[in-house]
Amino acid sequence: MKIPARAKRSAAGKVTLNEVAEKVGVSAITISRALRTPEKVSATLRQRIEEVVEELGYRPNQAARALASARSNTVVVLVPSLANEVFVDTLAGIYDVLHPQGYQVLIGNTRYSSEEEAKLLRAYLAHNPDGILMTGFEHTAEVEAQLAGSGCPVVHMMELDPQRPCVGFSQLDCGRAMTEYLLAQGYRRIGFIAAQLDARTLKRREGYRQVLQEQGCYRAEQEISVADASSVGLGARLAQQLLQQAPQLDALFCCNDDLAQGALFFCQRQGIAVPEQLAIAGFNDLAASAWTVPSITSIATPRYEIGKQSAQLLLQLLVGQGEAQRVRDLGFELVVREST
Amino acid sequence: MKIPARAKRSAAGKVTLNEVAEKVGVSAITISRALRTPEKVSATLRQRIEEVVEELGYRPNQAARALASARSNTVVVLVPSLANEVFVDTLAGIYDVLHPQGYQVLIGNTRYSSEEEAKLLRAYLAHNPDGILMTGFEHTAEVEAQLAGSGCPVVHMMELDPQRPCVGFSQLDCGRAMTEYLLAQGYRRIGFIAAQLDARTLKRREGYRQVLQEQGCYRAEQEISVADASSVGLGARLAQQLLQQAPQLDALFCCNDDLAQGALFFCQRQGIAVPEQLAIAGFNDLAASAWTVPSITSIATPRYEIGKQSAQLLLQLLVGQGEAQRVRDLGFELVVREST
DNA sequence: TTGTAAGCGTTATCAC
DNA sequence: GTGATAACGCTTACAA
Repeated sequence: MKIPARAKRSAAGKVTLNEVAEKVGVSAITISRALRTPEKVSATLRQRIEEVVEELGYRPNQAARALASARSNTVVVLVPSLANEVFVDTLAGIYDVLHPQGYQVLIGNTRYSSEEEAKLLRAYLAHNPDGILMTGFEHTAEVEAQLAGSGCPVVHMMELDPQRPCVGFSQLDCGRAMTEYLLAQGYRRIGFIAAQLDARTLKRREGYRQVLQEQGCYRAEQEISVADASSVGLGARLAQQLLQQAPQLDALFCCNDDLAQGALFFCQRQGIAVPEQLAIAGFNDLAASAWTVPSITSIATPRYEIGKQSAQLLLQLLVGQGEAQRVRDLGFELVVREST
Repeated sequence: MKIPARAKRSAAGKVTLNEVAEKVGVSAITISRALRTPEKVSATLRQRIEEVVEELGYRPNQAARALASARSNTVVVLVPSLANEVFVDTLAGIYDVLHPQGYQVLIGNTRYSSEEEAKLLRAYLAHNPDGILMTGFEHTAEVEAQLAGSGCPVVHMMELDPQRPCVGFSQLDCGRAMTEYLLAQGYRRIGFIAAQLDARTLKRREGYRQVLQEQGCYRAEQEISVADASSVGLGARLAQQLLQQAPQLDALFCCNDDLAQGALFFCQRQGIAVPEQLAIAGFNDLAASAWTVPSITSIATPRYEIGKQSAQLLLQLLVGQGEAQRVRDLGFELVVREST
């Protein structure tokens, strides 16, 4: 006589589909259906099942589900930092789209490191994600190979490339736009400070350089770039350093708002009037920039929307909607405030 | 004649253990062993296996692994916000401990909502996490029940409770300490502004009230609490509002540094001298507070260390180290700066 | 509408 | 040190 081994409860007291099925008096697959496609189960049975599920406190086992269906309902998102408002906002947009659709979001924080990125991707790929959201386009060959071999759609965020699915804006144009605006305001000796030096920062710097070179105002000593993490404190230090090596500056374009805030605080401390003696402009329009005194001119970037649309684009690629617009330029907005 | 179905490759071109086994000419379990417990496999075989694994690009399937072993190597972390430096730092500490140990970290952002917390926990529990890290102790009955029923260890972060595993500090004492410090500086009409109103904020407020009441200086109109999300802008607005209803204030204790920064910016704009006319103190010692002009007195909280030690404590509970110190008070530090 | 059978890729258990 | 076998809990494909 064979005893049905399945009737026993597993270790952690977890309730299984079979236990629910047994109690209801139907087969496991029917319970499975009632949970995933309720419309395919008769109303009475469905109600009975719901009761028992509730009563037993049944929770589907994701691992089993993923293994059986070869779908994990998981999307991997790799961002370079969580300490940066920009990516936190982007993540919020991603969540707001993917969670309602039943997707888990696996966040990977690469800390601006290619190695870390490769390591994280390797680890996360073991979870067979349904899709991947990457920040930018600059990745190691290994990462590119992993992405290609993953067999799942990838959407790149923050930048634009006609060849690949992406949602972002032109970082180069941002750098150009702010520099052109400063020139239009009459500033001529426009300095630049940059940190992090990720691909996007470099593109903004390129925009700055292009415009100044076109106007014949570019001077290498009016610019400082360091690889350190961007921060308010660093902004203060870089402003000090740059003003020492180029005291004649009349404006300062900072590659990120936290640098701009730091530069502003440095000026306050030194008694340098902003914008009268030195105009200050930032980038990203972080929340605090609207409240400093003076408030800081910046470029507002649509990061929440980038998160949202990246996720939406990914969903479309997932269901194979070939018509989906695969490259989405969300633009940016120059926000003029008191500091310029 | 039976054809071994296993020899075929699965959909996404994923390499399986069996394929590696076939190529090496051993059984699957041996490959599995070579990967997880190399010392239990002969050196020569192990080397051969490593080669083939590399050659085929084999990656273990986490879902199968979790299903077979009933261990997911996953830890769930629930934090109320990612927009708050505090929790980002905490997460960094958690990662730094858990990643090297091979654990995945599933981040849940509850957005300060009990409902959201319950929903996230429900979803994440389906992944059979090995452990859970929660923020604070105030959870709905449903969440408590889920935690209890999860069968896995739970560590609470940020606060202290002798009854449960936790790593944090006394929020009440923080509120007391700052208020006592302000009194010691000679301030008597000490206002308080609070946002968010989560359990920890309320405890700090309680500390503020206790001390002022003990000194007979407590005045209800010197305090404003709103449930809105904490932000620099809100700090400016609340400072304005409070100064209107209590113009005689000589000091202002803000329940969070972003509020304090906002209050400071408001004063700058209004020409209120800080600290001469109004002293300002914050909480959490966010990075920017050291750089504003004047710099802001605050309380530095050991959030990175809390993340680290919470993760470490969880690991100890996981291996059943009964001797682990289950309640860890990491304290806090008053950081005196120019604003007081 | 419901059920049967087979298998997803791995690991636990117990032999050899 | 290595292997055969049976799970793990669920879903797919096909039947009834």
